Amino acid sequence: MSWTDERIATLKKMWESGSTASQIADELGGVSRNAVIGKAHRLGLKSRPSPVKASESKAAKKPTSAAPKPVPKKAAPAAATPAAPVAPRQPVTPPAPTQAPPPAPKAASSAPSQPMPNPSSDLPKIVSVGPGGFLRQGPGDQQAPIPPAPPRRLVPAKPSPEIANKTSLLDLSDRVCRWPMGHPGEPDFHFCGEAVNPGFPYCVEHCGRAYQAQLPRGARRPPPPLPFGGPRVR
DNA sequence: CCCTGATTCGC
DNA sequence: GCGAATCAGG
Repeated sequence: MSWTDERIATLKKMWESGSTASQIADELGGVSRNAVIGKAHRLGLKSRPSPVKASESKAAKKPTSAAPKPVPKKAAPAAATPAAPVAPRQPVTPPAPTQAPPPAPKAASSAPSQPMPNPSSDLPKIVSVGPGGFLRQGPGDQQAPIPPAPPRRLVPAKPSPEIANKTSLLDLSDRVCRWPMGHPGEPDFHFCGEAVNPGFPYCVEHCGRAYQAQLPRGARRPPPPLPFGGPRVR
């Protein structure tokens, strides 16, 4: 397999969306996890939370009867780049997913920032995150286990006033829709915040998305295009 | 053991 | 440029 533009695009997309190299490799097919990682690095994609990165802050070696183990293999041309103030890696405070304005946390709703009009109007491209933490695509994505009993009655949840602002993680409660809007990590990531459909974690509208009727085997709509609808949901 | 990503290095 | 082999942490 070769790295076509499309495959690279998918790689980038998935990599940036947090998919693991294995998932990406699986999605692309014909390539190994290593290939994906290798390619990702060659593409200059920044490294993501790796389990192998905790080695820091400890100058403690293994003196005990063990050689300092200078260089395992290739010797790096140290003198090559003299002035390279490589930052020793700061403790970097990760940017909060939800923008938290230090002053005046939740007030001044006078900000004319669009208070999310109709959630369903911007579905075409949006990729939301389901409860499991996996990404899901708006239209026509698979839904494995058919969950709970259908709602007895759909109550017309009316726009609650408490969502004049964006509903952040901290704003979640038993009464507001927990449906994620956007991607975690993105500056505008937030939750629906609509009044929930009683008995469900989501509003009526998102209940419709979360709990979809299981279509007959034959009548299932396969997602052929799939430029990458999200990580496998197997 | 499984998983993860990082790195190396022969091709 | 590619990716298997290897490394190393969780």
